[in-house]
Amino acid sequence: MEYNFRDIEKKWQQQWKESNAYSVSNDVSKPKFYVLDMFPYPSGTGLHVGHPLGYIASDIYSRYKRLKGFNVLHPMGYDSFGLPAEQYALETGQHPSVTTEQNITTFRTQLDKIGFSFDWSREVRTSDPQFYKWTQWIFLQLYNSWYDRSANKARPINELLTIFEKEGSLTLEGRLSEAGFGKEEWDAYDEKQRHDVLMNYRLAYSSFGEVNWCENLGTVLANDEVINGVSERGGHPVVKKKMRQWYLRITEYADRLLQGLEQVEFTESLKEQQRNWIGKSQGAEINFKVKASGPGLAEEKVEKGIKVYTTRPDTIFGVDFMVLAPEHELVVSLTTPDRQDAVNEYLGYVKSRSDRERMSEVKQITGCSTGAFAINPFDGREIPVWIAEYVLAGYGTGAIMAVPCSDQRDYDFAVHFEIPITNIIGSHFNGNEANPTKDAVLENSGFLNGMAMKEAITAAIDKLEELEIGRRQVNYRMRDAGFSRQRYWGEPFPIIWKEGMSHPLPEKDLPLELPHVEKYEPGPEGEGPLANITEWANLPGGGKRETSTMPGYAGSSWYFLRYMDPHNHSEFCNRKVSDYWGQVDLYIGGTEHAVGHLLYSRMWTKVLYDLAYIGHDEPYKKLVNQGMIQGSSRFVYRIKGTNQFVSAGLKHSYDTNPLHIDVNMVDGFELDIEAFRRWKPEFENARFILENGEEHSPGITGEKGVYICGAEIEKMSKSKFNAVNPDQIVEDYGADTFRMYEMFLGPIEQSKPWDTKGIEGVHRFLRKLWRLFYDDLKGKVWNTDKATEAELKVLHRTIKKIEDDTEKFSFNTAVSAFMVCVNELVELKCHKEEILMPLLILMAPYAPHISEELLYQVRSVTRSGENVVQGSVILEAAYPVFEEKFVQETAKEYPVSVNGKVRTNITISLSATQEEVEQIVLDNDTVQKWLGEKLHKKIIYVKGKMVNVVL
RNA sequence: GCCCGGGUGGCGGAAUUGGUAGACGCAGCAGACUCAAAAUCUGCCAUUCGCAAGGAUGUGCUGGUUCGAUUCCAGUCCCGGGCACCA
Repeated sequence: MEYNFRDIEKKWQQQWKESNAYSVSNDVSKPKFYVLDMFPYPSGTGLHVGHPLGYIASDIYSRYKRLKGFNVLHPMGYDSFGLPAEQYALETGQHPSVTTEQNITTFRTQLDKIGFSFDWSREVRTSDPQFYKWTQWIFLQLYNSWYDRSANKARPINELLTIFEKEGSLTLEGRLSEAGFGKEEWDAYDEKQRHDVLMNYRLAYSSFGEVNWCENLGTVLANDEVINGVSERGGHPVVKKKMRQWYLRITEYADRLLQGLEQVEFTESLKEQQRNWIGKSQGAEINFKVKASGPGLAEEKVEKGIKVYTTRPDTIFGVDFMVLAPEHELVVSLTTPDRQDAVNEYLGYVKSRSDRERMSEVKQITGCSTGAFAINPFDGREIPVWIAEYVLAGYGTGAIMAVPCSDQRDYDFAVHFEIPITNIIGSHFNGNEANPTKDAVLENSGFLNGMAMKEAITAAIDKLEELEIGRRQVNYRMRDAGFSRQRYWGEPFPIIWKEGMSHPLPEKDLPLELPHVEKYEPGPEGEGPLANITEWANLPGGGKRETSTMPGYAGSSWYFLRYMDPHNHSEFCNRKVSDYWGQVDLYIGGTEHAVGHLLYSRMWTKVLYDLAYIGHDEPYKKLVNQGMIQGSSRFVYRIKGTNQFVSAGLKHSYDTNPLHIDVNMVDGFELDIEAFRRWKPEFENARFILENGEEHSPGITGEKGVYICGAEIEKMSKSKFNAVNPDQIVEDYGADTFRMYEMFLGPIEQSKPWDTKGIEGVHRFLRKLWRLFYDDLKGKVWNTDKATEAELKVLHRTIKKIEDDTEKFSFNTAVSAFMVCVNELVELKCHKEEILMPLLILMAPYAPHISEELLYQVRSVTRSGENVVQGSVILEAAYPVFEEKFVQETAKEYPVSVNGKVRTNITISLSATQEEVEQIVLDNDTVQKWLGEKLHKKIIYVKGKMVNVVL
């Protein structure tokens, strides 16, 4: 009986499906474990072998945890709203819901062949009204909440309303509008004014703001969807545009998002990326008065002064000029009459420049003097005020104090415009470049003279606060997240606009379903396609629906909660259920979501926690980023302007263009010339210069040379023709081989190239395992003989290794350990159930089909009633508990040369603690004793007390 | 420029975290079985000198600590990723 993986895998996949083997109950009596994959966007192109890598790892871990006795939640679903489906609809007129449905079907077919243990009864789709009903509901919770800075948590907006009605905003800590208002003023406000004030506090709020507008895509993009001034998708130019938008007040959570990173197990680099994105900096806000006697300056402008943000208040005596962002509100009023024309010209120039130019021409120094002077609050020095585009309106206060001796940009600016530079750091400043050191001792710095800069920072802030001209201030680089898209294929907002005021839909009207449309063109004035459906958008009572839709990250910000309670019609997720499942214990996915999805979902979790809908405030306990599986691309070299191709070794003698070709036409590096000619009509008559210099033309045969292709490791993708389809691999080698090989390739977190040839090794291993049970000639060969000590040792070493490796996610070394184990059992000619049964159970998470089949075969003779793959067999119960005596190491002896003498270096394994060992006097008797007893356990070597025995 | 990772055979990668570097697999070479092929099995496989026994060198590079360093420390070079007029 041969290892017929096709039949075996088909049989068990069907069996698992029919028996609902992997459906999970919310059985609170068992310990839980939640293993989650980042759910996929169902694209039309289908899977390549890189996609399932993370799913295989999570599946192995889920199955392993099940065998360990946990109730494991391991769901899967689809992030099915998104741009590509809509783009496709624009081109073909196919409704996104139709293409999405088709893509999901293809996707599912491909996934099912790999033998995953997902509980499909819990499947979610973000585009399903029964799902986005709750996305809309959570949006309303955000809309109806504000962030209480004194309690440091979100609270219902009604409580804020009560505060306003009772005492206005004057007592509110960290209130948003500077001035604040009293109870009387609030009472005097009309409905619209109250609406606008409350809007300033809502966690989901609407506001006019500069947004990243992409003309080609006809939509607004989030900051992380814009890379170097062009759109992440398609690379189209992006400009700034003022529009009414929805935002999430994620900035209120900046500090908690930062602190939460300490509690979760993410990789250091991922935490670093999030910290970077949040961009917390500590410094001071300082108010500079404007010189009163400036020509044409009105009195009130002088009073207001210019507020700057700096992280280096210690350098305040080195301020030689001030710079305002061109968009700064004071620019117009500060400019003196004689500078008016120059400033206007400069503002015009800045406006003409796109974001892209501003970013790519960073080194170019531009600016313009306003003619006004500010006054250094400490020494009264008059400082010229400039405007320049290197200062950004959106960060800090939009104005800086420039210290050329310690900041390179300020230095460059000062040199360019010939502004004299004050040196406050003595010899640390060489006059040719700025020195941002914090180690200097201050000079020319008034009351800070002689102080080390590090101490001066605090001293300066204390003084500023004492004199009430500034205060300690923390700043974040992160901005509130744009939450509207002018698009069709997304969640509609449950909001109605009436007389400039927003009104939420009552909960009973949810879901607000996405209306069916025939056309997907953008609506008027940059509005979304929904604005075109006037009968939907305009309501009888005179109101108008919000016509933008929510962004892609809306549904993915909370989907992991819905898996817990997917069929609940009255709540997004029952509190008891979410208390049971709690955090995702293991989350597996790519790094590309480091600052998008992972940050937004953390924020939503914190909001839901604040409002007491769930009991934990970090969604993921541990995150593993799987690496990419790269493709090995192949190239042919076309001689420019011809239809002739030259072999890789000779390409340097010609002027050539490399051309990606399909890896399936290449055996190793050798091109299948006929396949290439059939590939595309234009190559039908292609001619070749082979590696040995021979020419090859259509119709001529008999040459011995071969065409050698060039090769390169790149990202795997259809367009590079280096994608390998998992369906083909599963067809040729089986799902178990595929699963194990993907793991065998290398560490899960690393990127590594795919090599189809290597899969043979893993496949051979599984066949070898099969032959431990079935001999080609003799048939059944397993038996119930008693195992020998040597065989037990092999088994137990493997058990220990596999458990350690699986817990550490070191799946590649685990697969190696299985191979070693089987090789050794073959050598020992061991066909004993006592050894093989535990091995199969141990292997079930990695290769579930073959394990289930062989266990079934053996069990039908010897056992019944257990099901390993479903997890009713607990690992400890299924195999003898790992016993140390079978894996003990003996003392290691090896010769070593010390100072010319040959000695024997002996490392002894001791079963003593570090402290105990250090008490032991290492004399010959002790050593003799140890060697005699062959102590074991962990190898402990005490520095300076090594045992050297002279031979 | 700043911040993270990482440099080990022809290739993917191991090494119990300071103890015989190169497990396991691929590729390669030689052989067995076979009329032949497939499948399977055996041996070799870091570099170098040597017929061999054996020797020398070897974990990017240069030093240091140590009886002993792929592992720890300092410096340096290269590769990958992230951020970037953020005051």
